[in-house]
Amino acid sequence: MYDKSILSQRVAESIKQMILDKDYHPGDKLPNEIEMTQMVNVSRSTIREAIKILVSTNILEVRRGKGTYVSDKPGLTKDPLGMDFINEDRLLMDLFEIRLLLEPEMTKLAVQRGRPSDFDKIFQTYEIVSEQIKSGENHTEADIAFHTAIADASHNIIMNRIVPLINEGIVGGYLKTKDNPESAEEVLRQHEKIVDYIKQRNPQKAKKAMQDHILYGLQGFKGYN
Amino acid sequence: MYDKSILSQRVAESIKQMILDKDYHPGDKLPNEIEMTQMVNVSRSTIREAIKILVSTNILEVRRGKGTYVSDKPGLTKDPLGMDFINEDRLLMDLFEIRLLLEPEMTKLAVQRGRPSDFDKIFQTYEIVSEQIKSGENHTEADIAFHTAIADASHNIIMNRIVPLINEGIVGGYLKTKDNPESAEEVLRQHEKIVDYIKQRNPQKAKKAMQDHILYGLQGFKGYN
DNA sequence: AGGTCTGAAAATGTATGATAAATCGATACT
DNA sequence: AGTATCGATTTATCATACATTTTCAGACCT
Repeated sequence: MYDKSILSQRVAESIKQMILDKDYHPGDKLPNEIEMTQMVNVSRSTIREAIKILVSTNILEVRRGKGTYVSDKPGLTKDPLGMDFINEDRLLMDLFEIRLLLEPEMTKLAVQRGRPSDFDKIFQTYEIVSEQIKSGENHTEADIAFHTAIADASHNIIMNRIVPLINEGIVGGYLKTKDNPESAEEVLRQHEKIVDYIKQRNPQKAKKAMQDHILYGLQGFKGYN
Repeated sequence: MYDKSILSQRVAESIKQMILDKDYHPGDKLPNEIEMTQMVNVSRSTIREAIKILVSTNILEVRRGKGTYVSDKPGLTKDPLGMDFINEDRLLMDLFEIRLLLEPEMTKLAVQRGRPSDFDKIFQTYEIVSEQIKSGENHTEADIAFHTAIADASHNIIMNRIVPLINEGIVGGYLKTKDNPESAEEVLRQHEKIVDYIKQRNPQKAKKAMQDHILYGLQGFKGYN
């Protein structure tokens, strides 16, 4: 996840792995904490901290006096067949669902409420992304900065928090950013469009451009599977 | 958060409260774990579990060997112009803005994707809210449970995380829930409408009903100021 | 003076063992 | 048959000790 030098986080990883390997299904009961300490050979405190981490990411749920169970909440496929533990594709779909709701409207607000310094930041990050795309570099990070700059410009404090959350972290942090085979030139064009409409202070068209941009990403992702 | 009978969760709440009361700001350092045990009068394990909860919701961050800090990820306004602390009314407006984007669509998805058990949960929480409203009790908590149940039914793992965040929480813990003077009977009617459309498995109308519900809340809040 | 090393201080991380509280089923009693 | 109690299982909490990381002041060397 993040810092692998912290034992409880490593243990959290190996519990996830164990769930995969030993073919646990949502709803199944895990060994109790004592048994786990022996299996992984760490103290109970560490096991419990690891479990807390997995609970906070919806992977496990704990019922006092009963045991620890694999969560049957979403994110875990209940497919009798596929059963791939956390279905990353599904998670990505969910992500697009949210972004499609938030980011276009946010772009509109950015145009309406942004200040000069906000726009500067947007243009600036836009340039970086463009260069990286042209030179064929990996531009995920810069792309996040671009979207975040727009979110900031919306001056909605909540959006400010949510957008980075869904872009970077990915809400809990266990979704690896996935390369969807988007056409670099197309993305470039779409970004340019967004920036242009922002420069023109046209909220509606900027919103639409952002919507198209996200839809394109969604489309590419869906087609990929 | 959910089950108040679990001490560490209650402690998490009181830490949040302490942050509010003692006027901690993002980036500030909290008392160390030992001191906190004395302040709250619980063991260090419990303090640590409480902190873990707040870390997982981005309210705190822990730096080993240094201390525990109020997260600075949230958008505390870094306005060049004064505006040092957050205007709560403004924050509530922002909150409604987001809810208006997310929750109606989420309700639609809930109808489309929910399972029987999800619907049961929704109806169940609905009943609780109704009774509390009728008897004149404070129904904020039950109301949150109601909205959360709908969010859960949408089976979008991201929404699952965001909706509780914005409903309970106060997005980082800075916003005290504020009573807006909504008409109890009107809210009752609106909830009934939402539930009815869910029962009828009518996603569009359910979505619309939720939208009206939130708009009503927004309206009441705006009129209040 | 200036850099480097060392070691204490402060804080979180981990280990260990004991006790409390919740859950559930079995057993005994009415 | 019901129900009340007890015991086994398991998580929750407490208490204490030790480990590891981070920081920084002060000794030490050049």
